[in-house]
Amino acid sequence: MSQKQSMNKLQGVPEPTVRRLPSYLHYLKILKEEGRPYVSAPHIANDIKSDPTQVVKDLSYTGVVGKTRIGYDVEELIIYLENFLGFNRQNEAFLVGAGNLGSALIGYQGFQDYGVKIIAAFDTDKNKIGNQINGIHVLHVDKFRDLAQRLHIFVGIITTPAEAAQSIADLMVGWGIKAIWNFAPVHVKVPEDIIIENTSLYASLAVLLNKIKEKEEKKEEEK
Amino acid sequence: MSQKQSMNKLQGVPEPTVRRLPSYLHYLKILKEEGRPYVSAPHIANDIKSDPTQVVKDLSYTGVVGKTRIGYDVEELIIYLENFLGFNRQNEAFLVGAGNLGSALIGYQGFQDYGVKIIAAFDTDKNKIGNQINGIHVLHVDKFRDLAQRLHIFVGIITTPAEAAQSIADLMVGWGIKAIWNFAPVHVKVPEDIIIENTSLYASLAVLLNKIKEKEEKKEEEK
DNA sequence: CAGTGTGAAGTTGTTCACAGCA
DNA sequence: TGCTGTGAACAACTTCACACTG
Repeated sequence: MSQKQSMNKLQGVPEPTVRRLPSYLHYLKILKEEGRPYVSAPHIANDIKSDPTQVVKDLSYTGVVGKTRIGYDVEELIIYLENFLGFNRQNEAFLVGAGNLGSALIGYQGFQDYGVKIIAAFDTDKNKIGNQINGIHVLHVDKFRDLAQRLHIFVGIITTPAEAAQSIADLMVGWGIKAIWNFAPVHVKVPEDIIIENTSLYASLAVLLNKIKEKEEKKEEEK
Repeated sequence: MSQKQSMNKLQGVPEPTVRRLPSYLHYLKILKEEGRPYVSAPHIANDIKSDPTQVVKDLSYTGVVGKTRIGYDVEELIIYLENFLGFNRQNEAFLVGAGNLGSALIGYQGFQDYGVKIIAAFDTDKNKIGNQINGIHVLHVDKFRDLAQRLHIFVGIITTPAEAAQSIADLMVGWGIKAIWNFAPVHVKVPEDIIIENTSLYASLAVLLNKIKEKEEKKEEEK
């Protein structure tokens, strides 16, 4: 058996698992505030509408070890989750597109506590430039180049309209950004070695509408 | 073989497919603007960084039929996609939580064109009440009850802080909302028959950070 | 026993292989 | 030949079954 390097399952945590972990974390923080010392997987599963085994498997990726008959130590589990998710790392990021969505992200319960610190925002709209959002300055995109180089910023967030997304992505790649979180509803093209995560609200919307539709069709059928 | 009712694959379009369809749609709209009459699946796959067969399978769910050697009629395909996704339906929605994220949604390239029309927004913050966002009035949550009943609103959108989400969900369910789009990073509990779609930005963030981490580990390994 | 942890079975989604067509 | 369309092979994820523990 290949000795796993320490507790690292390096190579491949299932993406669905990664997506679920933050909701466990959030839930656990509530338990912690309530002063609950331990929690079991079945209990989590019940509250979060998941499956007990699923929870056990998901949590095992973080390396945490549970106590049989009792469950997991809440505080310990929080630490393992934060550590695993990288929420205690502070990646510094630039955000381009200081509209509502950009402002929402800047203010969203403070991503600072969740591994990403937005250092500055950029836009081309003169009305926005010079403003501050939640203490973050909005600068002209022209200044991006200089600052990205100088500060060695690693993460870029795109919250521009779709039309601008590709050229902003190019700009980011050109000035050293290695990972892009794209909220514009287009698939931007970037070189192989750049990490890109596309988050389109339309995808979620489509799922919602599809659920509505399927339910209507089921009702139709029963009739 | 059970005769499928008309062209409807009622029962189960894979969710990943549903999530991908909007990005095809967006892409096709660009092609349409460029005046392109036809497009093939391999061509779409290339631009959108997907697999040709995947595209063919995904599109087939909409019921569209392609022309061999040529591909799909762009305009026709758009119609099939919009129809399938329900983007031409106009579900009326109430949004609760008129902060940045709520404002972002109200303005987000106009969901009006994408199947959901936000009719009114609600909040408890006196500074926000009475304002308009993109032409949408912000009202006190107390008025929710009356209006939801009167207007028979079907869809509710939650963009409140996590703490408020559950009570708002309860309010929505109590006053006839049948489908909830929840952006608060908690899993709200609703009765069986209520449709709920949770969209947490933290899930996407976790995926991004995890990709960064995996890449670092791979680099470490190579060394 | 009630819970963790894990290998095995089952299910869902993706990719491959190829038939049919113009 | 280059494409659609589909059934079959494969891979990923989830659920089940059960050995193990205090």
